[in-house]
Amino acid sequence: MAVKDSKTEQLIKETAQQVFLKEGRMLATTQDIADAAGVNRTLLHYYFRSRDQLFDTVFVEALTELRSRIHDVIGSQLAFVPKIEALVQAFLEVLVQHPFLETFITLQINQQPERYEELFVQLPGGKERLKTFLKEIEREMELGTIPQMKPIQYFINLFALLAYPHIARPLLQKMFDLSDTAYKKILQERKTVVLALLLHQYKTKDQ
Amino acid sequence: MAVKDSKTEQLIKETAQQVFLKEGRMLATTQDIADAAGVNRTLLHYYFRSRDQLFDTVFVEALTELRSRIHDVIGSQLAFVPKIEALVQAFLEVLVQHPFLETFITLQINQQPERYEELFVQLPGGKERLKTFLKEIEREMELGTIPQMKPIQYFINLFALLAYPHIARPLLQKMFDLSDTAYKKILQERKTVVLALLLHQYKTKDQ
DNA sequence: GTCTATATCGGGATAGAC
DNA sequence: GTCTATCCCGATATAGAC
Repeated sequence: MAVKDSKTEQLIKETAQQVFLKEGRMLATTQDIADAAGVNRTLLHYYFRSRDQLFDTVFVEALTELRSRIHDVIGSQLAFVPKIEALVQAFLEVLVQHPFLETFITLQINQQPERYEELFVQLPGGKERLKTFLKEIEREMELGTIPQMKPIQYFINLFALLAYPHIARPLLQKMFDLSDTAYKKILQERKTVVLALLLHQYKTKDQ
Repeated sequence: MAVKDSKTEQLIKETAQQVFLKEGRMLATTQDIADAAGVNRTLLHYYFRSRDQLFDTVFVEALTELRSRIHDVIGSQLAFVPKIEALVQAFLEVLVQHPFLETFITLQINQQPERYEELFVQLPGGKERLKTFLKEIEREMELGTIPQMKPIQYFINLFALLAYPHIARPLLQKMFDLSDTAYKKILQERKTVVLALLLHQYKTKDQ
C-alpha cells in the first residue's frame, strides 16, 4: 500500500470502532461492517487481512488508551485524594468515547485469558505501579482517611463502581426506562457519587 | 419421549450448565458440550432441538432463580438493613452456583434487548416492587441512615459492588495473581465489605 | 485499490438406519 | 433413544479481472 492509512482504511477502522465499541455489536460480521462503511467487504480483508485482526486493531487501540491513562494516573506523584479523583475522571472520559469498551474487556479476557500479559501489563512498571498503589491505599487507611479493609477490596470497589454502570448499561436503561440522554446524565452524576463513597466523604441528612 | 427428563436429557442439561455457567465458555459449540457430556452430538438436537434452545433452557433457569430470589427479598416486609443484608446474601448464594451468570445476563441483554420484558419482568408485580424499593431507599436517606443521593445511584452502587467481582473475575484473578481458592475467599469477604459500604457503617482507624 | 466470482470451513440441523 | 451420513448455511477468506 502506497499511502499508509489510506482514506478507505481509515473509514473501515472508524466504522469498526463505531460498530464494536460505540454500538456494542460484538458479533457484527465483516458484511455488517462493510455495509455500515459503504464499502465492498473484500476491502476489509485487503486492509486488515481478517476479521480478527480488524477487531483486534480497534480493541487494542481503545484498550491501550484506557490502560495508559490509568497507568499514568496511578503512577503519578499526586496525593491520594486527587489521585482517585483523576482516576475517576480519566476512566469516565475514555468510556464516554467507547461506551462498550469495558464489556469487551471482560469478554476478551474471559475468552482468551492467555492474552492477559500482552494486553494488560505491557506498560513498563505496570505490576510495580499496581503494588505501589495498593500500598498507598493501605497507608490511607492507616491515616484514617478511608475505611479499613483489604486494599484489594478497595480496589475492586473502585472499579466496580466505575465500570459496572457501563457494562450493565443496556440492562439498567431498560429496567428504569431511561433514554440515552437520561442515562448519560446518570453516568455524569456518578463522578461525585463514586468519589464521595470512595473517599468516605458522604453526608447523611443529619450531618 | 416416554419419560420426561430422561437420564440423557438431564446429563446434557447439566453439562451445558457446567460449560456455560460454571466455566463461562459462552461460545461453546454443540460438539464441545456433547464431548463434555460424552454423548453423540445428535442427541442435543433430539432433546433440545437447537443449540439456542439448550442455551436458553440453562440460562433462563438460572436467571429465574436469581430473579425470583431478588424479587422475594425486595418485596418482603423486612426492615431496610436486614433487607439489604438478605439481598447481598441471596445474590452471593446464587452466584456461587453460577459464577458466570452475571456475565451472561449483561451479554444477553446486550444482544437481545427485545427480550428484556420476557426475561426480567415476568414476575407479578416486578415493576411495582422495584419502585417501592427505590422509595424505601429514599426514605432511608431521609432518616439519615444512609448517604443522600439519587435512589437509582444507590441501586447501581448496590449491584455494581455485588456483580462486578463476578463479571470481572478472570481479569482480577490474573491481575492479582490469585488462585481460585484465594478469589473465592475474597468473594466471601465482600459480603461484609459491601454491607458496610452500603449501610454506611464503616469504621475508619480513628473511630 | 476495488470489484465479482468462487473456494473453504465450521457448525447447526435433519433423514433414516438400527 | 442412539447412531451415521448428509445436508445446509452463513461467514471468512482468496483469486483474479478490471
